[in-house]
Amino acid sequence: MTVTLKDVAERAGVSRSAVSRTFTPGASVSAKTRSKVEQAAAELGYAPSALASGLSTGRTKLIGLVSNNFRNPIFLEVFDLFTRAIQDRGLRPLLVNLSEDTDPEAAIRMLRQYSVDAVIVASSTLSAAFAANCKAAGLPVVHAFGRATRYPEVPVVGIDNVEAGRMAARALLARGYRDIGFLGGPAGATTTQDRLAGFRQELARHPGCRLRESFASTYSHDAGAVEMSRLMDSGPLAEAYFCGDDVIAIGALGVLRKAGREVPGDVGLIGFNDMEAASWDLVTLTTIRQPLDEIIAVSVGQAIALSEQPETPVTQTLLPLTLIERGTLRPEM
Amino acid sequence: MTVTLKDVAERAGVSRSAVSRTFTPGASVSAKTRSKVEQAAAELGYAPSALASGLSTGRTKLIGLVSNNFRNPIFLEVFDLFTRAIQDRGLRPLLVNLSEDTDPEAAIRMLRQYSVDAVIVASSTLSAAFAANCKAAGLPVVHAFGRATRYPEVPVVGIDNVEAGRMAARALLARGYRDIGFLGGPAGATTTQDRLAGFRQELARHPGCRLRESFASTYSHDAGAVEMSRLMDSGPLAEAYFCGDDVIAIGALGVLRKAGREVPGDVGLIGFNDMEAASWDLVTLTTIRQPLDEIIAVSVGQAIALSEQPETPVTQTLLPLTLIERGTLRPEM
DNA sequence: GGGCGAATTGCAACCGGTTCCTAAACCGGT
DNA sequence: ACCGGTTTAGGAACCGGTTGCAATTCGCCC
Repeated sequence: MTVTLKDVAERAGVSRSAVSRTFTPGASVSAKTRSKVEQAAAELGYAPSALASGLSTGRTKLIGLVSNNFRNPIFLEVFDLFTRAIQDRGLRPLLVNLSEDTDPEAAIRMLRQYSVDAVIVASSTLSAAFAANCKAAGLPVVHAFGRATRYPEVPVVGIDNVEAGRMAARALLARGYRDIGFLGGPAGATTTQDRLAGFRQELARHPGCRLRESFASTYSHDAGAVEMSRLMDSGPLAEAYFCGDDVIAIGALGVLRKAGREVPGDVGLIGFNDMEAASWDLVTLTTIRQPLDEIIAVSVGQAIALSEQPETPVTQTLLPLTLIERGTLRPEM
Repeated sequence: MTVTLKDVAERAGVSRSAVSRTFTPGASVSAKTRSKVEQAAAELGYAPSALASGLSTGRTKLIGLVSNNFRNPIFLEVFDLFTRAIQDRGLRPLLVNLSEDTDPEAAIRMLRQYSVDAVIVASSTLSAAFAANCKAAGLPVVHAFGRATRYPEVPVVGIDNVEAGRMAARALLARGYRDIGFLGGPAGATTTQDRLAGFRQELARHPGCRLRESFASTYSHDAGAVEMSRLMDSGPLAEAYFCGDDVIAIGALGVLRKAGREVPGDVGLIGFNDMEAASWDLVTLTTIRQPLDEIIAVSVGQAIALSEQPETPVTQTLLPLTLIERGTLRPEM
């Protein structure tokens, strides 16, 4: 059923190598053979086997796309952009869902078995060790949405979360908030820690400020709602909260509105990510946008570079954030 | 760098075939050789190449997962469930983003090149021709969220959209609505047409009813918002609307609330899909749930069956819908 | 027409497994 | 120790390409 090199070669009356060469860009074939081969190939509906070619060349044009974040709405956009970017470069994404109950080591073994050209880890909550293990296993890897470190093992493309914390603090201060809450994501997440560090830093420069800290158990709507409920039950609220991400913020917002609190009248809220729902009329969340498209473009570019040139030096790319002003913070004073 | 069969064979002091057999379930190897091989393999960190094995066996354990729906929030859940289901069965998803500007034929060629074991098309808006073309190209295929037809070419797993229309109509009628609107998805989509057909059918059984029909240009928040704005600008609204899906409904809901209309006080709204955001406190959308997990489990099961037994007869599986009552319809009378 | 270097071509080995087939090792029984 | 019937092991061909190398062909000039 499948048409092979040999079939085309016989039909075109040339050798198998000749056929292979006409399909290998930059190989030496005469115009005459090329056209004979191309015609035969077209007649037979020949498409070279990526498996066989991967086997002999060592490059499969497969990119392992690993994430553990299949429930956060922001990842819809992330997957869309990643798959497009990868496809546009002539590669294909082999998707790995690294949810709680799957073994990271097994995933790495699998990626090696399929000899993917490179791995892109797309997650801010996956430990840096995973990417490092990929590298140790000989897989070129880049960590998108990863954490910048002083001595990085693998290339990281993302944002400066400490700066994100500062930016949020500045936004709140500029709008006259002084009794301020940090409603972060999971306390153990590096994103949470970094943003909190930046947030504290900036508030510390304003003596009269009060900072209260609390954490949602996961980056999810319900965790945000639960934590905001808890805060409401345990005394007066702060004037405004910097939330771990948009989906946490939306959870908090829902609880506040349901309890009859006005946002931004009674309480201010600022999120993080600028996911699509943040701009819904029902939501209109003020937030900090991370440049997804750039992060992804750079990640894919680096993954490719690394797969072609394994000795490419490890770099970190931190891209700029933007404050997106909508309706959950009072206007600047 | 990569450890091969040969390396393991030499180290274990056996033939390459012996090694291959210890890694092939159900092959005949003595306990003694097996343990020698396993030890050697462990010492060397050997993992058999999926490429090579795919090349000789013809099965790659790759499943092509094709969709054109990377922006609808419901697909986050869909991708999560699909990737898990596929991985749990020992296969891996090769993701194909079939967005507007990508060539379907190229995608099929690509899937053949990688000799995927089967293709799952996950989309209600992708033409049935795509799946049919896969089949014609010799790829086992199942169409998840596809449309049931009288003489199906490929297996379809999904829901009965005509029944969905009826169900929505019954829900509205039962709550006393008589002046009723259909705010569908794109007019050309089969889902829209089928649901409208069922909707009409059921309303036709209630003589005193008025039905108005309109369509959002895409299954998206903004299209829903735009269409609802248009309706508001062009005269009095119906008492309640059946929306093309949840995201359209949420767009419409946002516009209504912004305009000061009460939902469900002034206007009722019912969506479709039961995506996660439908249950957010800010939204609490009454909707019709399609059983994603079952659709996906069945789809994956069929894809596997088909890949192992290509002559499996073509079946259609339509799974039951559930009305999820939240807060955008007045109570049943 | 002969000679020369460059462009093409085909052969054959190889990528890393799988599997058919035959030969060897093994088993219990006598 | 020998026999007959199973297992098990190894050799070799094959899956469908790629590529180094040597041989051939080509174009061009004298």
